[in-house]
Amino acid sequence: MIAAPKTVDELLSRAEQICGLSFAQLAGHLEIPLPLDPVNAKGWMGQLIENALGATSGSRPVPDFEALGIELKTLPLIQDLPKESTFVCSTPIPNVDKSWRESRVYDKLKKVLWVFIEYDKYKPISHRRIGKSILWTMDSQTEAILKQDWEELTEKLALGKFDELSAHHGQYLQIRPKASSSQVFIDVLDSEGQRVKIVPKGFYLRTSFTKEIILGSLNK
Amino acid sequence: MIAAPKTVDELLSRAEQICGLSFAQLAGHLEIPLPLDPVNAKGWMGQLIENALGATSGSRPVPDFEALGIELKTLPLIQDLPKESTFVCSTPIPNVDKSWRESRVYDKLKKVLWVFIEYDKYKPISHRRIGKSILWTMDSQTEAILKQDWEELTEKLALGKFDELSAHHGQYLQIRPKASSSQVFIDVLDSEGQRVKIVPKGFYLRTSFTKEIILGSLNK
DNA sequence: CAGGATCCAGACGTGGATCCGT
DNA sequence: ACGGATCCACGTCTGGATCCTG
Repeated sequence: MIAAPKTVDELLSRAEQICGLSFAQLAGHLEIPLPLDPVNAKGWMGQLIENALGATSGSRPVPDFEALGIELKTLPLIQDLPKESTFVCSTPIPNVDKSWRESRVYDKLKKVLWVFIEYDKYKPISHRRIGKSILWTMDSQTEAILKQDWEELTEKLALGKFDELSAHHGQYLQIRPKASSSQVFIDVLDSEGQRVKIVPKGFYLRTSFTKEIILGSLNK
Repeated sequence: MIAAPKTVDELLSRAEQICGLSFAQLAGHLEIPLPLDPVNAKGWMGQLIENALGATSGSRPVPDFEALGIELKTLPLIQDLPKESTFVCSTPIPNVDKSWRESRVYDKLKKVLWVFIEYDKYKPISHRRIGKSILWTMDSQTEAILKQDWEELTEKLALGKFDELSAHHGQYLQIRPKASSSQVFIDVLDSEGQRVKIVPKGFYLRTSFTKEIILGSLNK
């Protein structure tokens, strides 16, 4: 167990230390076994890096580095561009986040340490490498768009318009299923106050969003 | 997996069928392995009998036989008298049960199938036997006392008077710790609205109460 | 001997994400 | 290419209770 970093510098220093390592090397240091099958290890790389950097939050809805207010996100890259959308957090149901600045989404995204990792479907996890890290702070233009997305999506949630909640909405932020399978349901109240069953949902960042972060980081 | 009984008669018939069996016999029928160490199998007998009779509720706060409104309780006896207090349910915190008749305690106790089981510390679980069962319905005198106990205890809970919440209160019903250890805490608001940590608690029936049920059953 | 402490199982929710079929 | 589907870990909570020590 690695202690939480006390300062931002300490966190960034740790991130530099793991840059360039293969997952086999890092897992060896931490004495954590490598997974056999990538399909059954979807979150493994993210959790390994959490361990390596001393993230503490476990499964609580707070930033990974609570004292520093910094969230950790790994970002798989193919040829220096993000491959996938990025999960942000579950949608609170019933909706309890009152405003954008008080929302889980804002809390998770206001300051993020993005750790780039190599993605190659045909390379075993052990041989993939950890890349650079950048500490990113949400700027005001980005915030304006995320806020607008969040408010639009949150309104549909609050009003119980679950029919209209598909992944098609939102410029940067979208809502998609977040469950073990499409057979998992939770009970919620729909727009007419009736109990209905829906699949649990989560907020995700579109790939176009993280692509801009990558491009922005090149200018520094 | 045994289906839920559709009628009270079906339930009572099943209870008669397992009466007299040893736990080794019943576990064998159900193809469930016997526990090695009694200390690590505190709830095992109760859950085995749930399986045998077709209880369905899992860990939800509803009666074991939901459709019949009947709760199942095993009661360990030493020489025909109950050995221990009986767990009823966790205390809802913050308190959401508004009245006695709407409370979890009432819901769990209004109708109970008590299944007596043999307790003998020096006999391996495999050789202990399942005893008779009685279907018990709360009568009005009993309800009056339980209601008074519940209201007294619930008021202390609602007011946040956790200092005064010991197992010393209540004639039939008492409050005791209900957690993995005394090191487990939850956050609650005390009588002055301050966040404090307490060990989770549960409602229990005193042994004197179940003793009266046993004695009452002899008169029939 | 009873009040406080403890033990196991299973459902559930959140967080870590990537898979994969159209 | 991306919207919908899926996979693992783990902490928490509730329900099943009995243990154990002063």
